[in-house]
Amino acid sequence: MKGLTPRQEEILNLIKLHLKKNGFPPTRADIGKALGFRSPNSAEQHLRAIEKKGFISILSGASRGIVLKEQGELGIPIVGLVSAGQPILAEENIEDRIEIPIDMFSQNIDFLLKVKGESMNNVGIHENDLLAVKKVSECKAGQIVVARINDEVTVKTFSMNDEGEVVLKPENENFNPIKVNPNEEDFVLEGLCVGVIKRF
Amino acid sequence: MKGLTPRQEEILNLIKLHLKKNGFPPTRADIGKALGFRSPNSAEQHLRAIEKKGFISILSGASRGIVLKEQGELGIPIVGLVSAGQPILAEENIEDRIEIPIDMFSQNIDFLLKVKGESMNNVGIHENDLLAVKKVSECKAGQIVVARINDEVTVKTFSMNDEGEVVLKPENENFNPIKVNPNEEDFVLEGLCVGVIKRF
DNA sequence: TATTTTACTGTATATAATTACAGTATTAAA
DNA sequence: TTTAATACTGTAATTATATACAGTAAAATA
Repeated sequence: MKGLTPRQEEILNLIKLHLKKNGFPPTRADIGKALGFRSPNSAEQHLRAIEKKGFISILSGASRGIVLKEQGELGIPIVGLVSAGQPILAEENIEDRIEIPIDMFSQNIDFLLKVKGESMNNVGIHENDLLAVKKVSECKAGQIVVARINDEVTVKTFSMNDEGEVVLKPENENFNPIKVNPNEEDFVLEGLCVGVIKRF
Repeated sequence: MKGLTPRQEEILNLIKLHLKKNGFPPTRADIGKALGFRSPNSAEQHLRAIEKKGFISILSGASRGIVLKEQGELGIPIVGLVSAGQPILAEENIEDRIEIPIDMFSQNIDFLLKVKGESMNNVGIHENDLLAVKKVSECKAGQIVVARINDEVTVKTFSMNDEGEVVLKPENENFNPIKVNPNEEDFVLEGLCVGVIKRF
């Protein structure tokens, strides 16, 4: 992504300003008028150049179809089924993104995991709930965690036993606790559950 | 500034969503397509009505010239204990406010109610959870509702029996259903539960 | 009951807006 | 030094879009 020329930057700023002032992007003619062009094509060519450099995208056919390509403000990813062998936040696992206010949960969250299965029903976590997860490297007994055992992602209550094994307890009498020896099996702590969102 | 009809609200939400997803407002045709209209004029007329009620302004001649009118960005109120004799959204009941993205739940919510008691444990609603509530005047059997009986606020699953009584079923075997004859007792439907937020 | 509001269909048209094509001139890069 | 990129003018065609006009029908309101 190369840098913009001063003129191109001027035009990009104009687009941002127009967006802020009016709530929608300018037309070629709007840009031309603001900068004194006598031809809408001047603006068109600039837009093409700016798009080529990756700062905007132009939706062909749509009026005012100029989209700013600002990174960052994407929102919190909603992670669906996690493909085997993939990191949890791999693009292919992300179903959607949603903006979450920073003060919504006690801690800043990194992603929302769509719950599969019934193993945590007793604490009010059901299939398709969205689990608000913060990435952590450590956790305490009794906390609900997202973990990966031998490449399978699961949500359980964390603890450790006297033999130094990780014990993952389901909160549902129909399921049995899982014991993992981190030295023998693949165990990754993906994150700590700091909240749940249910949508009816 | 009068209130919008449900349909008009739907259209206003669509505009906000389009704005958020695409970065610019929809055309009449876009709205029509999303809602199944066969005529762009259907959208036009709705927009006029919504403008008349003060929620948007339409810039004539400009494509996609729909501007959202600033509405008090206070956030969604979190309602704690409801004082007897007070409307649920009375200022004294409001513990806090939080910003909720419009697309977070399936419907626009009016307030968040802090849950008291264990009566809905089986559907994953526990003490101190935040219930996302939309004000409604009607509801269907099986829906979880917020109701007020003789000035007491409660959350239960709604239905009606053959005698025309309202039946409010708790989702916990330790509690008994409540039957209310709306003609004899004071029954107010405060809202429909469209989601839950848990904070650990 | 009469009237207004809501919620649409359907057609047509003027205009808003994109975008292709054909140029000119200057500056930066290969 | 040839080429590509920058920065424009000018015209024209096509498509996108707003919007007027003419209706229908049901529900809410006066």
